[in-house]
Amino acid sequence: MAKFRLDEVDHQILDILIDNTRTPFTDIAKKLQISAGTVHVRVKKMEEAGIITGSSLSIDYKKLGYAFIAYVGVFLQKTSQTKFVLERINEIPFVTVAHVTTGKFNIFCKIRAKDTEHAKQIIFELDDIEGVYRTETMISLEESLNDKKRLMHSIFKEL
Amino acid sequence: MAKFRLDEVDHQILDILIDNTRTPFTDIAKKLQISAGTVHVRVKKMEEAGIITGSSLSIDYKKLGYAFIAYVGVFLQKTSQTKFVLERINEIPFVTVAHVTTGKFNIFCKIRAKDTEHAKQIIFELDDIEGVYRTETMISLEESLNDKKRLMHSIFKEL
DNA sequence: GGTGAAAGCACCGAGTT
DNA sequence: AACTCGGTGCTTTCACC
Repeated sequence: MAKFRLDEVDHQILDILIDNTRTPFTDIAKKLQISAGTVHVRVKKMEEAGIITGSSLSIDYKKLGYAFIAYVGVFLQKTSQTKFVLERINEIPFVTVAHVTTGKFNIFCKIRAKDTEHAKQIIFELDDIEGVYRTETMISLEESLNDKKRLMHSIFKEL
Repeated sequence: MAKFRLDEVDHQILDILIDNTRTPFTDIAKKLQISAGTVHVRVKKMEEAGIITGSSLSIDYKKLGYAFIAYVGVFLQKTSQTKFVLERINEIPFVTVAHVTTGKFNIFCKIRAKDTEHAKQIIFELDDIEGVYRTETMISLEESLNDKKRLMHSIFKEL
């Protein structure tokens, strides 16, 4: 892949869109004192370069009755089973993300559930996967997301 | 907060927008055989109800040189220090999310870094926070995100 | 709560500098 | 690479169901 360099204008466009993907390009143009056409071209280039990979809604799952978050560490009988188990894990919709990790666990995943009873079912499902030796669960009592803007600003400072 | 019930139409709107927040409302209207005005009103209501909390770009951090992900478990000297330490942790931009947890760790966070050297710096920063007794790091070798649509479909089936 | 039409804007490509 | 400009299409509102 061709190396793609973002300049200050790109940074500011991302900075605005990361908080609201539907911000009109004309608004961005006004703020940055450039033309809307330029904003359009810049965004398209970042999409083509694969830096912007898409856009997504932020949903409040708590309001939908899914307030329970836990992390589950998975121990495997053999690490050679990693791929197989990972595939099985990804079939469970309530597992939102899974990682192959070094350290204590072989696989490490995050689950989103209605309540403890529901979480129990999900964890039992994980435990039941062939090759899983045992699991260890950490229940989230409080989640605090860091602002995406802060990370971006720090990244931009170094680019 | 007033209880808000989503119907089948709301589900389908979310289903489309969750993968592309810039899908024109006219396209959604055509697909669902309703008017664009209705799509507009539905989305607005879900925003007002706090179910849609915003929209965000998906960025490929790997392409920006930030390919390193790790989870760090934090042990505290006393749990009464949780709030203070959590605040300090959230000041580090490379910590993308932090949880207060039951189980092995007191606090559990995810970091995004350039490389191992950079990660080391971040972990040292975490270790340096007053009240932190020690930390334990799990490095992600492979991340696999589950499709948000799958989770939503499962949630909708039960609502 | 939904529709359809109309007014106001935004998008986005072509042509220019 | 950025600008202007114009055709096309999108959003948003509103009177009416």
